[in-house]
Amino acid sequence: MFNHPPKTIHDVSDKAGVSPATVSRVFNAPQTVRLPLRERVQAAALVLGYRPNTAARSLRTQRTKALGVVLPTLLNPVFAECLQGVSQAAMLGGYSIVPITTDYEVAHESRAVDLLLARGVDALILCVANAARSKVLARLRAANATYVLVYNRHARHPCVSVDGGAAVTTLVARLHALGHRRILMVSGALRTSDRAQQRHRGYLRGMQMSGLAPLLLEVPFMDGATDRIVAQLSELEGSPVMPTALVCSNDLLAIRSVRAARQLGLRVPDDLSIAGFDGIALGCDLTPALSTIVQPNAEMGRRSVEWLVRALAADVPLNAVDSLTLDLHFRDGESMASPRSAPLISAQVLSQPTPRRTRP
Amino acid sequence: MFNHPPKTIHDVSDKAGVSPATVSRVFNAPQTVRLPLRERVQAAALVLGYRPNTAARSLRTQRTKALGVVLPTLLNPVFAECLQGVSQAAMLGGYSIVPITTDYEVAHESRAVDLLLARGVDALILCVANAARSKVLARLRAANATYVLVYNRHARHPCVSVDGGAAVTTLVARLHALGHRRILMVSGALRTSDRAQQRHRGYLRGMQMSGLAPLLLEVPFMDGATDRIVAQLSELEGSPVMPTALVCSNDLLAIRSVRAARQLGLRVPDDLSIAGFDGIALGCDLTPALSTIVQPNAEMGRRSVEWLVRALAADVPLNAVDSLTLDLHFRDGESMASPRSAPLISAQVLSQPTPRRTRP
DNA sequence: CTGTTAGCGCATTCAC
DNA sequence: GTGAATGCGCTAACAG
Repeated sequence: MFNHPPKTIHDVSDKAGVSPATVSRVFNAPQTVRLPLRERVQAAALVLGYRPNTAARSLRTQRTKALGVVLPTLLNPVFAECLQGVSQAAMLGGYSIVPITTDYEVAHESRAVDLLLARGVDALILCVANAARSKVLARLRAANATYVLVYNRHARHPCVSVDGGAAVTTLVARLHALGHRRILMVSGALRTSDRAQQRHRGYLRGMQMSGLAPLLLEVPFMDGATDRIVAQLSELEGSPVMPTALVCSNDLLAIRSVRAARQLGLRVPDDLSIAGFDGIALGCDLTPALSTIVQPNAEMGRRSVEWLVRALAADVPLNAVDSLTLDLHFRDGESMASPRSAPLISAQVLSQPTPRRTRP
Repeated sequence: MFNHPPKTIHDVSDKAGVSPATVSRVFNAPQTVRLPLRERVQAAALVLGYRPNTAARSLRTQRTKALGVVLPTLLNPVFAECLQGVSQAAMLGGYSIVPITTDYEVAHESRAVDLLLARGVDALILCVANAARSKVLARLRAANATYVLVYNRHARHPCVSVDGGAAVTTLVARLHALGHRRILMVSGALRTSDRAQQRHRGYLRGMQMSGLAPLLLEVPFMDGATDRIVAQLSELEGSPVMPTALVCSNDLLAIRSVRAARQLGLRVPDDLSIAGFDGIALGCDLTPALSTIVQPNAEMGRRSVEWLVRALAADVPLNAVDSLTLDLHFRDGESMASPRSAPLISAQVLSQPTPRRTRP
């Protein structure tokens, strides 16, 4: 119980009366050592409390059995859930993980990758602000590092992602079918994230397909978004473009939008429907429960790891054409419904009656 | 831009026309190398894109510059926030982190510690189920590993924590002052977490000091807690022990309690006050905004790292008597208020009128 | 199947 | 202030 000085492979080989090489084999390729010997070695190792030294092993094999993970933040449950998936799969695959967050700052992405590469991780999993114009990806590619993108989508990079644009298009259609005609999109800064852009494009497509006029509200995400939404909505209120439904680019914004609506005395979903994107677990516990597009966050993390581990084992590079697109699904909560005075017959764009307003 | 074969210290020394030792000095003790030489070396290193090999360095120095982090889960924002603090401070201190989650399973704690120790981390930060009866702590102590506990409190271990018990006692007093007399505590399984136990003890103390009768509702946390709360409350409803206030052991439970109340047609806080514990950021965005006891989650992480880094640098062990107790504060939200028919004069225990019940 | 040998890349004595 | 030599602990060739 007091193994102050860490034991080496030599201590074990001495105690077991074998060569260091044999001890190494017992740990790395047990079946190449005959049973009696193997057991003697294992016993000796156990008694001494021997643990192979990772640094020495890494130096020798040029592999660290570690994966670097670059994510924007853990404060957004989306990425926390993803990391959980990564963590779990990594453990199963015999890898440990070294996560770094970037706080959505492109400059931090470079530093993160530098650090991780310096750390000698065997591969990287990363979510960058914009896959198309990311310079770190170019660098990784040049250094022919093994990596996979999560959430980001790009034809020339290996990705594990979802088709958020298509899902939002479908969502708009669903809202349209419910009777909504004035549907506003609430998004974080579009330039900050290519996912936000994709979702916005999906929204535009959906609105166009339904013959509706799009309207975008861009707010500072992860900050005082609620106030901005309140301000904007109260400005629109009473006007002919006051929306009956909000499509939010992510669940955190949806939650804040619900709060904003309440502050304006609007009932959700009676006066205003609100839909989210992400499917964070907490959404189910809210009142109203969030209606949202659910991403398989943990699974994306898991699949990324599995892909990397497989490639690492086979010693082949990841190929962008093998990129995965996972399924999204809509979770029907309580924050979305037909507008209070839903038209039973197809209505003209922007011709809906303004919803009654109730102030506390 | 194409550094396929990683450069070694030799490549740099050759190119700079110096010895490998000098290159090493430039990276580890720059001031011991004269300026002209130093710059030549730095230039050579830059051109070659040289990065010191971590494994080799670790093997030589017996330090990995990595910290292991053991937390129950990242799905609870409390720990995600904490890890964010750890991550940030670690980076500033030149350390990387290797997190492992245990899903609140004691058996996983051992495995996590084993893995981390095998990985050769320089120190550990961990939150265990129960510090008093944890066997991994005994093991760490025996192996004289460097470690610090977060959230857990124990006189014989170095801890960075808060006095949750005292805070809950104060909270109960506050509720009492608001006029509440029937205050129920909602907790996850007490045996699962020593923090839950401390908070419960704080609740009991508070109730006793106010001369009130305690009542505990233990539900399966991280699971279908809402249903259990609904069932229990609906059973109590109309009875003379139906609470006017809920003290929840954590914010996630508080959120679910709000949902449960709503499902029963109870208004929060009018019919039922609900208080949380943790102060997760999301609490502010909810409606009603959560009234809760705020823990400095990120700061706890940060301080843990700073302590470890300092000790590691000085090569002295952490001392339990230097344990930190950080301040907690109450955040007044919208989920807590005086009971609908608050007694203006001090009332007898359990003599409150049953709150009217409104079903939708 | 098992032992012997060599070196992964670096930091650190010790000479100079 | 700088260079030459040594070994951290391990695994991978190669012998036997």
